[in-house]
Amino acid sequence: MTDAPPQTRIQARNRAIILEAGLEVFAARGFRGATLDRIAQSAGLSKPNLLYYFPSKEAIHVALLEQLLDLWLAPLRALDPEGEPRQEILRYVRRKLEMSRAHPRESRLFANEILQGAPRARPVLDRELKQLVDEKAALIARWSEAGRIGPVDPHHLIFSIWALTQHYADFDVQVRAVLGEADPFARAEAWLTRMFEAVLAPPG
Amino acid sequence: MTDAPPQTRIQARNRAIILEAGLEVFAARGFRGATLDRIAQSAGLSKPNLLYYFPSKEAIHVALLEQLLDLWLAPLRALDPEGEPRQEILRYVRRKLEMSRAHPRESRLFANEILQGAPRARPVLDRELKQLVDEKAALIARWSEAGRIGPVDPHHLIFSIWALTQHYADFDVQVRAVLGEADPFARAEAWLTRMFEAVLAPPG
DNA sequence: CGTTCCTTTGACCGACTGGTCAAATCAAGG
DNA sequence: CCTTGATTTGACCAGTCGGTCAAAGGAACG
Repeated sequence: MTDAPPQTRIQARNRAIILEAGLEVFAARGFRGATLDRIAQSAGLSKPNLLYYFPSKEAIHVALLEQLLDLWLAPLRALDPEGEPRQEILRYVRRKLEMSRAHPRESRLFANEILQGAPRARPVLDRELKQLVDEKAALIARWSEAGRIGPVDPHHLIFSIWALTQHYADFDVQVRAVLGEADPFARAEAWLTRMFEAVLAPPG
Repeated sequence: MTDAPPQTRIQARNRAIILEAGLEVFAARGFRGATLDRIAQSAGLSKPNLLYYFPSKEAIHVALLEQLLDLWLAPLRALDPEGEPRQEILRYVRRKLEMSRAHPRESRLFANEILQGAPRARPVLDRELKQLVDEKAALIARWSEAGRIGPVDPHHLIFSIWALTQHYADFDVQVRAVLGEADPFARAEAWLTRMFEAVLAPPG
């Protein structure tokens, strides 16, 4: 986020490789469960070489978290005040679910961080995230008051979308264990669409 | 689960104390992040004393997981085939949310386990959990086919209830950061009731 | 070929962690 | 008070972890 531009081409490449490896290991084992040796192995670099590009294990984690948030909040940012309310929200749901499908490791990395009490992400939650959510919640509240969607609690509507979509990434093991099915996401999309259509239906 | 009855009164007491301490530490820091020293400290016992009552760190974790599952699945077990469908499901939602409110540490312990790929709970998921969910899903399917509730995907309805209720425990930090509010649970209950009433509304 | 700067690594270190063990303490009955 | 078995602990250990460092490659350029 704060400049420090990668100079060499090889630097940019290796940083990217390390972040990819870090994502893999942090997502699967949590911050404390991840070891530099494992990340190094996954990256195909030596441990001291990791620490040549990042000053510490924590720095890798923080870099991942920062990089993640833009991707993660993009669907919410895309909620368009000019669009048709129900279509906009349903599209947000689908985009967020697609995010869980395409980027489950990012979802689990984030879930891990929040579960541990967000020791490294708290400031971002309190500032950027809260600001963005408040803004979009206000938009949804306007839609609701105008009767263009049913009466909703905007903040909790957003929480619901997060909870439902991320569940399919974070609790993937459990979902698959219960379903015994190859890909839960196909049915998930239909179901979530059905659910939110029901809540968003305008009164009358 | 497999007998091994606590003999002495002091044994029962210390096992309970250790499990309570283990819950506290495991829930806050994950399995790998938790140390025996910390659990011992939280329990007010020495580390070798812990290992007098439990053979290993993993044994404490497994004992917690086993003890947890009964509590955790009780609300779903209570879903009554003889009851009024919508009331039954709404009561399930409320009980599950109350579980998140009253037992957030248990929720986070479980979330941690699933996030890591359920290395210790997988067998239970594949057997007991799947069986229970399939049974209750069949019940819900019957209700749906009889037109007593709207058309729903039973399995994904259950996932939705899990996702939505547990979110308030597992992502508590994030929810509070965004809301800046003291107790999210009051509004959560109203909102979840509203949501599921909408989806469950019978056709016509 | 020599210089310079970027990159890579083998060897190492102190701190921590799960777990062991022998010895000490304690409780209860005789 | 003495014995016996349950309970508790200080001291210790081997393995792992994050991180350091000096020295060794490599590449670009004159």
